[in-house]
Amino acid sequence: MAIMAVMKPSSTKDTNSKAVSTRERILCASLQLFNEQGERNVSTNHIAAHLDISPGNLYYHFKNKQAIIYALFGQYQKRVLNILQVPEDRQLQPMDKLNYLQGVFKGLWDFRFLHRDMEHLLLSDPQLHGHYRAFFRTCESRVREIFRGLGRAGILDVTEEDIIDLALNTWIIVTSWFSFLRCNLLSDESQTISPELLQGGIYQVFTLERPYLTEEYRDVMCELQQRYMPRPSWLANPPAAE
Amino acid sequence: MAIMAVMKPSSTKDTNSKAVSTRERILCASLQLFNEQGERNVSTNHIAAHLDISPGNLYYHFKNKQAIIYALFGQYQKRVLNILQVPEDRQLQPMDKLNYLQGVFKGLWDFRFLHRDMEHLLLSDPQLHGHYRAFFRTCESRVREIFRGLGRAGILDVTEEDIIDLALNTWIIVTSWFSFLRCNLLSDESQTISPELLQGGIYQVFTLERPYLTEEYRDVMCELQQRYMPRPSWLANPPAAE
DNA sequence: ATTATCTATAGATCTATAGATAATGC
DNA sequence: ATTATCTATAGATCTATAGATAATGC
Repeated sequence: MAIMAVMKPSSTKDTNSKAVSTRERILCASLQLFNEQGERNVSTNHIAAHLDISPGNLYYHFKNKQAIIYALFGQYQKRVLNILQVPEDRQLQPMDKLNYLQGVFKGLWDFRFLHRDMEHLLLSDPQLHGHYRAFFRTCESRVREIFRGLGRAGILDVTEEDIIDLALNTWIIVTSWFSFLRCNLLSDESQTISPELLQGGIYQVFTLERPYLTEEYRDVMCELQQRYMPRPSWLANPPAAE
Repeated sequence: MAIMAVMKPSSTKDTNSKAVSTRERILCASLQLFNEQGERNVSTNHIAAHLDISPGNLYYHFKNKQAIIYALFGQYQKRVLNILQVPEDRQLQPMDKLNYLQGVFKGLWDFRFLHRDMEHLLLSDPQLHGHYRAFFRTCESRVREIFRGLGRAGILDVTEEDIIDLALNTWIIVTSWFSFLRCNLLSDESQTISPELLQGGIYQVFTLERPYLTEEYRDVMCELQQRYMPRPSWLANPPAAE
């Protein structure tokens, strides 16, 4: 501990002068504004104004808005890949599945602007698009690895083909859940999406693998799943007539 | 036939003067440009320029861009609801499932700009948002009805709970498939999404219900599904290293 | 000397409207 | 008379840069 205290101050050059560098503040404010209002509705002017700095200053730290987004995506990616790891020293347990999902959904929440405008972001920044594709492939293979682990642990009874399909379906449901909520479930204008509502996504992902649960674990897993069944108010409403 | 020929000219007042009214041309051009470039990248100026009319003229026919989108959504909705109907005079057959999917995916393709920017469109137009939510509920109940029909026909072995979950998962995969393709699968900048690539979505949707197929129909349905397995080039690529 | 920040501004759009003019339908 | 169309333009942004000024680190 003492050693760290001595070493830390000199390890970086920015951390001394101010608690938080302007660059960091820009990233942080951008993330917040993007999440709240959507990337499309937030200009570099807005970000600068929100921070009480000049637009020129912002452009000193970032070449343009894309550069900010690129940096934020890096944070997001790092966080997700950190979560999606299969422990090497033990078998997977039912709770692991839950932890993966909770971690990932938390990440999705904290960077929720990303998937909202993902297509536009990627199509207008080839470099980001390339990174994202690689990120997807890595995630896909990690998720497959997790499903294989659940198979080895005797929780799921799946073939390799099932695993491939399950992994892809999981990816799509997870990354689309937010968009789904915002488009279809906000029952009136005022209602906003809470992290809790988001957890309904966990329930939904569980439904994908339910048919593959082994006899032995079916009850445990279903019980786990039920905890996340929000069936929020929206499901009570009868479908609207055409 | 003779009767129709006599009646048609007087049935509407626009169809006489010109083959296509300016209003129609605006809708058509907007759809095309939105699909090709994304709604976000197409301004009312672009639309007017593309049609060789003045911006003023466009605003004479539509209050603003939202009004154009609103009209286009109406077309899309009508088309989808037209497809999602369970025949009352007979049991569902395996091919029905395929027809539903093909019809819906064709609709998604023809209006592909919609789901690309859906969140923004809905959040900036409360009236459209309300319509869309109602549309979702109707679709959801129709899709459940289809699954029930497949159950009655002995093709699926499902509980009511399974049906609810299957319907929602189907909705999400179907409506997100495009976004998924554009974000993750376009392997280089030049490659563009073809209607064929889209059909891979049909395969993916089939995977959702595979575990619920009855012994009797499993082989037939799996054979059907295989026709749509594109496993396009992208799956051949090994996952990128981190 | 280098790094950080500000002011001011050019240039490019976009949306939406006002007001004039042409075309059409009785 | 009514409907359709055009020209021209106001007003609001936004992005990105140039150039001046302040702060910091040796």
